[in-house]
Amino acid sequence: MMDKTFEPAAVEARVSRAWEEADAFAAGRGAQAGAEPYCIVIPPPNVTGSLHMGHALNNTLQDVLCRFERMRGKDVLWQPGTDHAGIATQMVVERRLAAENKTDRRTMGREAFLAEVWKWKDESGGTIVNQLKRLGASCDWSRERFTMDDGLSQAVLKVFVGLHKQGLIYRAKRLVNWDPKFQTAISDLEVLQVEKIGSFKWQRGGEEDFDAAKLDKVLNKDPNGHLYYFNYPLEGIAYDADDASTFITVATTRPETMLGDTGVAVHPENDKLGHRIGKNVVLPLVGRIIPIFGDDYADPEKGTGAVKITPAHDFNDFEVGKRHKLAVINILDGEARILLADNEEFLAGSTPEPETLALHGLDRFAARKAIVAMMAQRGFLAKVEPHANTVPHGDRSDVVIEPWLTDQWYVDVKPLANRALKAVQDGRTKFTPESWTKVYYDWLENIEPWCVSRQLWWGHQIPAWYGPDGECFVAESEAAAQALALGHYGGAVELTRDEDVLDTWFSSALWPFSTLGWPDETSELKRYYPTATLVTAFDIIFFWVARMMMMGLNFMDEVPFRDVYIHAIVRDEKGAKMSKSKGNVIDPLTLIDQYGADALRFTLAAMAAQGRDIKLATSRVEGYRNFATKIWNAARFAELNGCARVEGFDPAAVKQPLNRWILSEAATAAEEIAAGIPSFRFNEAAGAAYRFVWNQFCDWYLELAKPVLQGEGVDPAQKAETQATVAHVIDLICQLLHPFMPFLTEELWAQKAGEGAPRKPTAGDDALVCLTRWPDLAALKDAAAEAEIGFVVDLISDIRSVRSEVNVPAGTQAPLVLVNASAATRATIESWRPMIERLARISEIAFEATSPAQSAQIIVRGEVAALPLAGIIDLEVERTRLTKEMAKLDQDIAVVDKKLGNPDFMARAPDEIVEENRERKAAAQARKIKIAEALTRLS
RNA sequence: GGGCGACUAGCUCAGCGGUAGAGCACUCCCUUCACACGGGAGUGGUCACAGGUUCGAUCCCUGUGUCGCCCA
Repeated sequence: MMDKTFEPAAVEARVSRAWEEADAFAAGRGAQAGAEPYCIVIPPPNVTGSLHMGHALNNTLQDVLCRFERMRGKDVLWQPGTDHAGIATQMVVERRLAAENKTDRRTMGREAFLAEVWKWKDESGGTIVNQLKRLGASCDWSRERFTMDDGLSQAVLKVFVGLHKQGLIYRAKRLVNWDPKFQTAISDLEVLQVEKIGSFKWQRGGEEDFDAAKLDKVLNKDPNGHLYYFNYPLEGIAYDADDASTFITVATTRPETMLGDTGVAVHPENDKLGHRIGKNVVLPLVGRIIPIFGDDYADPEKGTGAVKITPAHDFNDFEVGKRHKLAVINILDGEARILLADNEEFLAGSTPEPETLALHGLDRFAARKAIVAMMAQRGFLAKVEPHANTVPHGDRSDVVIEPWLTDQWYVDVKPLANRALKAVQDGRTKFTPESWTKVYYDWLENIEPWCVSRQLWWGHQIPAWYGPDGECFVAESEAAAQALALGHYGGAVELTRDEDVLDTWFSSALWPFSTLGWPDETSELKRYYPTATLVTAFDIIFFWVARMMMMGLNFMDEVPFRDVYIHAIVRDEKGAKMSKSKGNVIDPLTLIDQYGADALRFTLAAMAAQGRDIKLATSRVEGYRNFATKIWNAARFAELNGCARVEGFDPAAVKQPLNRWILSEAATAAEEIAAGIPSFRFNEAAGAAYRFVWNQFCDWYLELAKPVLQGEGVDPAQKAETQATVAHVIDLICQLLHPFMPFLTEELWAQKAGEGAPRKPTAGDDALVCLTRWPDLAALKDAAAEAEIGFVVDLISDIRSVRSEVNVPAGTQAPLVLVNASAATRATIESWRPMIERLARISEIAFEATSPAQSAQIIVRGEVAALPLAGIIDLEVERTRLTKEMAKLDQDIAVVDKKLGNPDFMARAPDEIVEENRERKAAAQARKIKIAEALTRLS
């Protein structure tokens, strides 16, 4: 006997084991001979990660695709793995070292630290993989890869050296986005612009004196969001704060950078300030003499029209400085502290005050406050005002990023981007929804060089070695670099390897071919590349999708995937992005524990409509948990009613309309599901499955079958056919629903394996439903059965409605009279008598020429039925009901008449629409006549 | 500032040129022998607003508003 409810926890564990033991998801399992390959590479989650809702959605959709294509007989490989997440992992391990009171990273040294990282990875790196398994992900786990694996590392070396040979990788000294917390460069993409606006306001000559403590208090909350106006005195003139001819005012959002100012720019056509061009100013606090020059970067409308230029600490200023050959003076160290002592660039040509030199070592934001105070004290501060400005933040560190001058490695992505662009324009790779194509284009069209070096230890160390004079040799190994050096120097020299590692995304960009074995020419690479579909969220189109396209085209000469399906972001039920700080995170594991993996998966699939975010309400998950239970109980009903498979059962040879009907509906559902999944309309596929199982199979088929299954004196042949059909349809449901609810369906498939005759082979491996072949049911469609069952369903529904409306007590058995029924209807009613009686609570059915007095009347598909219920029904209510319907019909007719009476409509509307309206009118009129009769009889 | 998207029942969402749908919630009825994680019946919507195109607009176009995201 089956349990009364479906218990996911126990079932999921058992089913997972069964899959594992059967090696069910090995590449190519279940494929038919000569099968088409179908490969998905998983978006590799961080090895530090744990499953969040985004992963749950992403992997559910991939799993639905993979399970479906596997059942369709394709040669499926779902390639799993994780990436090494340079910064995140290094952080986790450093934290762990601190927690265990071990020596810190720098003390223990690189080699020992990396050993610690690997140790951590072996112990805790598999969390998310196990969580994906709990979700039911049918990856080929035997092929799991990690971006730091030997093979993938080999691929990284080869690509780096290859790009270098192509002239697409180079080392350059430029401003980079520097993360002072992690002390590494990061790429543009890892920088988030955050808008800040302050509240402090002060003006020289105003009512209040400048209050440094007050500003400090504001800046302690947030150091950003103000614009500061500084007077820079002109060289050779005595500074007078009240005499504008003695200075030029510049505005800045980052006062501390003034220590590195090397010029002041004014727009050449600036009427007010143009005459200052060519003069010099004396930089306050520093004493450096710097020029005022003309450059149209200075917007006359913005700020004061004059802008201070700090080439070492601002991307725009860097470019301006290059144009005007300004000195580049770095005044910050790697942790964004003021760097003045022994700073030759800073000290050259300046006469700093002692108080200025004392700023050395101060954090940038402390220095900001100090400098504003010092400027105010010396009468150089003109104004402070709140100012909305966008401040760059590190996406992982969440600290303010500093543009900082360093040597870094860059990939010249422009030529690669052009190919990636073209591949989508040509349709070799297609985005779904299509609107993301534009986002992809925009980014690639405006792409900037990619900074790929990171000042970290955990990652792929850059394969570049330096000779004693700094000459750089890029090679796949030290030996190869030595060979190059030998050629260069004419003798052996000592080489030192570049300390830096590569951006994690560099290795992720190779994922679609590196995981398949590249650079070796493996059979998997040949078979599965290009992969079929990439499933991901929009936020990594730039980070990952575009880069995979570039690398794939460059090294494989072919796109990495044919389809890119971009799915939604999962938000909380109010539409806010889930985040730890907001505390609105819903943990998918919790939902799995509460409702089962199948319920969660079904929810996500059902809500995965294209082009919209998913606002997840747990009530939906609960609803689909109930759905799982419903299926479970339908199967239990089958068991209790002897519905077992029958030897030689042929669904196409089934006789009874009811059985033919449910098979026909199964065919429709199978068709809808099979149409929805490969076109990424997951919600439609899930909806079709849901409606079929619940609203058709459970609500109507099983209910209508009950008299046959449970009644007395039923024709044994009929009963046997129905039992066999029930068993057969439950098997079909297991198959149709399997991509969405793999655990439940696998469990049912197993439980039902022993009931009755063995299953008719499906051309797959039928021991597990996941390896069966997707059913082809097209031949079972039966319009006649649909018409007949449709009439019965409508009749019962209408009787129930009218009973309820005229307040017939639920327990009352009422007689039913068919008025003037056609022979066909009569026959149908006769053959459905027990079902109608049972489901509509009818005591007896009679056929009369006219409607009995004092009855409630319904019209079903043109046939009139009456419930003669004198004394039971409330005649007044019935009269109101009929009158209301009459009014509704009149209204409908009026609407249709208006159309039919419109010559334009008649002339221009398509024939079938005109016909439809005519029919609607005729039907309404026919119905009206019958209702009028009923009303007359009531009065 | 530029771009994208959303706005449909109380809530979460489908739909999309031909008289509006689901799930949840709500109301009423039913512990009928698969299932109360159930069954039955209902209530509920000028499809954000204003113009336009069309025989016909929730759907297409143009504005406006609100919200969200991306880029500068």
